Amino acid sequence: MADDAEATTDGRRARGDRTRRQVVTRAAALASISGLSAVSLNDVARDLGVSKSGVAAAFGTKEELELATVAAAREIFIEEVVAPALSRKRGRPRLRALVDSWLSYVERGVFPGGCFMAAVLPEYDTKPGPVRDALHDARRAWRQLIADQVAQMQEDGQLEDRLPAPLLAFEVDALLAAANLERNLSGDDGALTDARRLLRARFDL
Amino acid sequence: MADDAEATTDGRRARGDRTRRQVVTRAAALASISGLSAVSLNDVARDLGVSKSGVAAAFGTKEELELATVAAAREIFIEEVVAPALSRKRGRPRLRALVDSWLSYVERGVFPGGCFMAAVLPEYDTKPGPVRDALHDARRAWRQLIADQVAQMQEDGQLEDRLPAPLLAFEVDALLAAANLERNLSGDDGALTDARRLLRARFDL
DNA sequence: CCTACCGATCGGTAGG
DNA sequence: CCTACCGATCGGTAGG
Repeated sequence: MADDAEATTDGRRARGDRTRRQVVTRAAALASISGLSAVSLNDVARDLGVSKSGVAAAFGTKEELELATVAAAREIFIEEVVAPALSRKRGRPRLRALVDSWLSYVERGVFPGGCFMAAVLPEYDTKPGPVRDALHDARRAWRQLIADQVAQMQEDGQLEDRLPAPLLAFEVDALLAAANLERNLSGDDGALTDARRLLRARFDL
Repeated sequence: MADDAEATTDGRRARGDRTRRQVVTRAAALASISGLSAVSLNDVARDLGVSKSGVAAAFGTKEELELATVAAAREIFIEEVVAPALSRKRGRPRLRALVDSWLSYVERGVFPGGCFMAAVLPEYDTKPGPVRDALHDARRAWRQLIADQVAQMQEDGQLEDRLPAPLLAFEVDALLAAANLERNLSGDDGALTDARRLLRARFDL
């Protein structure tokens, strides 16, 4: 009860929430470049003009900050990539919109290091714990969303490919992740175009 | 001249080389799990029963250790994945052998964290410097090797797909990298089988 | 939210 | 190759 008590009326709770939001947004941006473990309390504190212990107090432990950062990055991803596509019809229109908004999300630098998940998943894939679990959950939801559209396309007879939808969703995600990596390495958005071309060839997008 | 002087005859040079080799082999194994930046001089020193400053003296700087580790990992990759395939005929047999040995290299745990390159590339893709350059070089050579086989298959009329060979090599590599990630996250080698199935469908492998 | 501090660890170096 | 040390930084805490 104490932890979830009603907000005090003097605004301290509101100010605390605002700080937390600023911290995790900044931490997600830094983590897309440096990785999540490498983002120190000092890094985010300095960027925001607060003290290190202010950040520490707001989250308790480094791991709690990491979990809150993953949650924030996931919300940003949903807002920037998933939400715009949900207005399109299920099946091909929605899959196309998801791919378009994903490529755009990388290209326009929503996160400075490209896709947050692509940057952080390999960092945690062999480190069991709540951070990996949270990343894995986000990945599962993303792939399920793609698989649903592929399955719909197959039902509608819009896709000749009869491979299982989850397998094809694996392929879509693989091409996007590889494009993000290649773009970061080369500094050339042409990698995104390459992925687009492959997706067009494989899925009539 | 001084740095490249002939080896002394008392064996100090030989011992130094052996130490360096042990250090980078161990560092590559650790980096496949924790990432390259997170491997400290102390970590490798403790594992090998030497002192931290012994490791430091053998490499000069942390970055030199990182570069030597990338070079060692690349040699291991060539030995475990590339070399066995070079005995096969160019084109489909060789591409199939490359894919087989790659999947086997991950499955049998040549590196405890799966594919070294897949673990470390995302860590450095937005960090300009010699380490990123070395990783990028290794990636280019790997993709070129794949592209050569694909081009040969197209020349031989063994592949209907007319997309440019470098683009198809991008796809092959993307599927393998995604399989490595999925396997690490899920702890299930089934992800490797999924990639195999997709590669069979796309490239008649 | 702050200052001030804790022990642990980092990469690197001096000196042998 | 070692011991012993350096300044810097890490996550975290005491106390306000």
